[in-house]
Amino acid sequence: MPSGSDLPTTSWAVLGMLSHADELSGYDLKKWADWSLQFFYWSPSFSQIYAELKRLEKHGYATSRTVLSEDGVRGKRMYAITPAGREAVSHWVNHSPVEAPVLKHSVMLRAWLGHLAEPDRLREILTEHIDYAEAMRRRAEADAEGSKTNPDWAFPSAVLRWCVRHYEAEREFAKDLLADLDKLATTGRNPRGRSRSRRTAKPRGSTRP
Amino acid sequence: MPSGSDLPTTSWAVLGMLSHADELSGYDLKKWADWSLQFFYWSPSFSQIYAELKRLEKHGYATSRTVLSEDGVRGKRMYAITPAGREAVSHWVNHSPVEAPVLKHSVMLRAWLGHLAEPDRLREILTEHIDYAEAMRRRAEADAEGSKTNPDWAFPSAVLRWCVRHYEAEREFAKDLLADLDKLATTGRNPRGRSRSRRTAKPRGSTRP
DNA sequence: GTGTACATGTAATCCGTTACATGATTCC
DNA sequence: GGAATCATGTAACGGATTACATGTACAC
Repeated sequence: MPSGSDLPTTSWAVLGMLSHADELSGYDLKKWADWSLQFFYWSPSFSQIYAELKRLEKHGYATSRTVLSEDGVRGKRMYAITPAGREAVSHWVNHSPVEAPVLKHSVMLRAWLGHLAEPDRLREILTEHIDYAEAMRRRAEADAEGSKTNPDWAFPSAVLRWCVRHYEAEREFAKDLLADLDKLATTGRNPRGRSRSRRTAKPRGSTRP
Repeated sequence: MPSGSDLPTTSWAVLGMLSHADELSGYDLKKWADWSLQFFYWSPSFSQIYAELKRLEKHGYATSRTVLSEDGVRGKRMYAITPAGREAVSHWVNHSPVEAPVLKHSVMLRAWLGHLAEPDRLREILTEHIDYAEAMRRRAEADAEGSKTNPDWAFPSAVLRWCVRHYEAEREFAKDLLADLDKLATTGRNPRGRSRSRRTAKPRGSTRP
């Protein structure tokens, strides 16, 4: 049947979530992604999760069954990983080329364009980012706390601890950058209008994608 | 004329690069993105850069002229930001909603699925990631060094210092995670086959996208 | 009775990549 | 003579999002 492990990473992430549980609905998966995957990968939208689940089922990596509530009216579809699915995702973990981590940090992009920013606004953006990092750290910490007892969650738990430190560092570095920029504003103080010593950007070698 | 600041972030990143220089070709931009944007945002492909440049020109945010070599044969197209472009990208920096930073860390995803990994392979993946982070740190450091003298590059320089610390931390945390996992392997040692105490994943609240 | 959470999907759209095509120049 | 770099683009594809559509259950 369907062969090759050429699915997008998102599919493996979803299948990986299924490998941690017995049975989950699309809705469950989204909610769970929001408090686990979210910290180090990203949380796909509802619509994509439903689409991924269909694809996984088509590949034979997951099965689903309709569960009815007592009254037998509304149904929901619960998904479970199959042995083939477990094997496939294991194969992906162990044998597929590891993609470079992707970082799209729009806050840093704005700081990089600081010469175009109103100083107060830039400070505000960084302050909000510091709060964001702190909130993320707290959430990760709470989740790490919740999973640390169960030995079945050893790996997620270890990654969660990584996340806690990551967001801690994120906050610290942003604070220091903010301080740096404040120093810049008080020291150099270019009155107005960019100095005309602008040289043409001269990229130096090192083309490592 | 084209109005509104509803362009994808990538467009602003490209226009932002133009705001740092006088004139750049698409090729220049790609090369430069590889050693600057790359560290905190990502480097778009050639084809996208060319497409973005056309779009920016269509919006009146950039102009281009064809530059011929001495022999007058091969031409290349050099792009420059316009006043309207400078204003537009400033407006984006100061007034558009700041998107949450995006992190897609496929190494952590694999670690999170460590129960499916061959321990040696997982260790290898992490080791390679440590080397990757070290290489990125070194590149960022070299670039920070190169830009620290010129006051025109104060903001990019500050961001570059942020990057150096970021990749330093990345390396450190990965090393510690590796140590954690090694401890895990020697301590708990589940002989084979997952323990059947698997509980259904019970997501807890906190839906913060 | 009104809002929030549960629950699942379709359609349109677009962002971005890879693969492909082309050709000059420079270095070894 | 051949590889690497400069230089620009097109076409096909697919990944992912937003907006829309729909309906139940439950708490206040």
